[in-house]
Amino acid sequence: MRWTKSLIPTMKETPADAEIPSHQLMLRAGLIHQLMAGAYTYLPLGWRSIQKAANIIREEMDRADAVEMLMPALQPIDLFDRTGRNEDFGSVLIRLEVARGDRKVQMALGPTHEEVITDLMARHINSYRQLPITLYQIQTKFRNEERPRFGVLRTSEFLMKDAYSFASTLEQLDESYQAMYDAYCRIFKRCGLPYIPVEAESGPIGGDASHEFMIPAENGEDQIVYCESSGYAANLERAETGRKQPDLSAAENPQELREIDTPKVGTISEVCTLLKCQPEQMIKTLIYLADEKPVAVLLRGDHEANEGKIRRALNVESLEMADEATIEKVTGAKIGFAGPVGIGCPIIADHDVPAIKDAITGANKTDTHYTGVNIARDYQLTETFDLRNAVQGDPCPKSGEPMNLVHGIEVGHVFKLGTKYSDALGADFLNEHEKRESIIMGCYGIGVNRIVAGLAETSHDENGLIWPISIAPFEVILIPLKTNDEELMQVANKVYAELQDQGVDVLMDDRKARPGFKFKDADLIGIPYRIVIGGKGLQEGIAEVKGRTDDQPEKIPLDDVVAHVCNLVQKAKDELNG
RNA sequence: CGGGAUGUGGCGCAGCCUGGUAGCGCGCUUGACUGGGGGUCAAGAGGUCGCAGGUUCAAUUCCUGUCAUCCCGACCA
Repeated sequence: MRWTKSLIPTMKETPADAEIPSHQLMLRAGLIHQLMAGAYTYLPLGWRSIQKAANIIREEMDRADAVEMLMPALQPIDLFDRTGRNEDFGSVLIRLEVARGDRKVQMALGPTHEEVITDLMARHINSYRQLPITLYQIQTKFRNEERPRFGVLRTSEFLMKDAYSFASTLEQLDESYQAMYDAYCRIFKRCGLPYIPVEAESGPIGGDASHEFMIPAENGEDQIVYCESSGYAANLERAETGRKQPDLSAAENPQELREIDTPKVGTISEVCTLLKCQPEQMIKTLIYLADEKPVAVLLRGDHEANEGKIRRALNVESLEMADEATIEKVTGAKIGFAGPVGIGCPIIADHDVPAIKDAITGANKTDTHYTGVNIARDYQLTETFDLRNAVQGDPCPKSGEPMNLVHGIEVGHVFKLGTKYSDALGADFLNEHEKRESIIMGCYGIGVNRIVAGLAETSHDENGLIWPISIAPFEVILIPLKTNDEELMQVANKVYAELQDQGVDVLMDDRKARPGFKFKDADLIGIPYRIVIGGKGLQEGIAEVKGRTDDQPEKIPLDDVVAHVCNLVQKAKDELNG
C-alpha cells in the first residue's frame, strides 16, 4: 500500500477524550475513529490489524477441527424468551420492533449466539453419531453498554469469535474444551500477547469448567489473583485463599464489653471516623436471606463479601441481601447496627473474624455499637470459612505463598455450558441405547478487537505503538526520503514491488514530507521494520534497515535489502509461531 | 442509574467572571527557501461559539431546559 492512496490520519496531539494509552495511541496512529460513545470505525490500519488477528484465530480454530459459519446478527426475541435471557440480559440486549405489513416483529441484535446455534442444532442433530462437533463464527456482537469506556476496550458493538461445542458425553465435552483451551493458548502466543489463563466462576457443571484468558494490564477492568510459585491464577470472584481456620478459643486479657452511643452512624467508615478506629478492628455483619432464611455473615471490616463462597459454605440454592424489614426483625435495630452479639439468627464467619481482638461492631440496637467484642465470651463459632474476596498477600491455596493481585483485560473465555440451552430449546439426540438425551454444550469466545487494543495498551513506548509482526498492520514500512528524486523513487519502487512479490506486507510512505516527519509517523504507527532509502545511501548503494525498537539502523547493500528484510520478517514470525 | 467535568474551525486550547470586533498553536491550501527525527518566511481557506428557549437595544458571554462526550461509582450471559 502507498501511504498517499490510503487513509491514515495520524495526529501529533492527543485527543482530550482519550484517557488510557491504547485509546490515545489508536486514535493518534489513525487506527480508529469514534462515531459515538461505544462505536468506532476501524480505519484502514486498524482494520488490517483486526483482520490479522481474525486470521490467526481462524487458522487455529480450523486446526482444532472447529468449523466456520456465519449466523445472523438479527435474532427473534422469542428465542431469548425461551431461554429466559430476554429478562436476564435486561438493558444490555438491544431490542428492535420492526414493521412487517400490519404486524410488528420483535427482534434483537445478537449479544451472543447460544440461542441461535442451539436452535440450529435442535433441527439438525438427531443421533449421537453426529457428535461431537464444534462450530464457530467471527461476527459483530451488540451489547448495550450502560457506560462504554476505555476506547475500543468496552464498546456496544464489537467483533467476537464465538465457538460452540456439542457433545453426547461429558468426556466428549472435556475433549472439546481442552482442544479450545489449547487453541486459545496458541492464538494468544501467535498474537504476541502476554496472557494468563485464570480459573473463572463456573456454571452448572462446576469444577474446572471455566477459564478466562487475561492480559495483565494496569488499566484492565478485571482483577486477577495469581501465585508465581504454584502458577495458580483465578479471577477475583473465583479465587480461593489458602487461609486456615484460626484458634476459636477466648483471647487473653480481653477488654470488657462496652456499649457506646453512635447516633446515626451506621457505616464502617462513619464509625471509624467517630471512634477513631480502623476498619480492620471492626466486624462487618451482613444479613443475607439464604434459601429464604436469614443468616448473619461476619467479615472483617475492611473485607468484601463473596456471595459465591457464602452460597457454597451455606450449601444453599439462593442467596440475596436481606430486605430492611428482615434486618430490623433479626437485629431489633435499624440498618447499620447489626452485630454477632445476641443476634436473632444463625451466624457464619470468615476465617479472619475470630482473630479480631476487642472488636467493634453493631450492638443490635439502633444508634449503638459495642467495643471490646471477643470470640467465645461474646459470641460463639464452631468453625470458620473462606467467605471474602481474596486480597493482595493472601496465601495461595496450592503453595501457601503470598499471592499477587493484578488487573487484567479479558480477551477470551472458555466455558462448559452443560445442557441449559439444549434443554430450553429442545436440542437432543438419540444415544446408542435409543434413549433421548440433551446435547452437552460448551462455548468459547474471543474479543477480536480486544486483542488489538490489548496490544496497543501493553506494547508501546514514548514514540508510539510497537506491534508484534503477526498483528502489525504492515510488516515493513519503506521510506523514500526524496519523493521528487526520480532515480531514488525508481529504486524505492523496485524494492517495494519486490517485497510485495515476496509476500511481505509493505507500506510505502510516498508522501512529500520531510524525513523527520515521516520517521515520527513510522514510529507512531509502530511498523516492526523500517527501510529508509535516502540520497546519500543511494550514492553508496545502500539502504538503511531498522527494527522499531532498535537504536540504530543497519546499512544494507541495495541489492540485498529485500532478501535481508524478508529474512527478518520470517525470523520474527517463526519466533511467535514456534 | 448516582456523583463530577466539558462542549468555541480537522486536533489541542484561550476568550465568558465584568454582554458590543471570535482569537492562538498544530494541521490544511499556494509560493519561495529548505531537506536525515514533527522546518522557515510570505500569502490564504476554514466558525449557525452543541441545540432550543428566555433576559437585553445587543448573548460565545447572563438565566432555564435539552442533547452529546469524558471521568469516578453501580451494572457487565
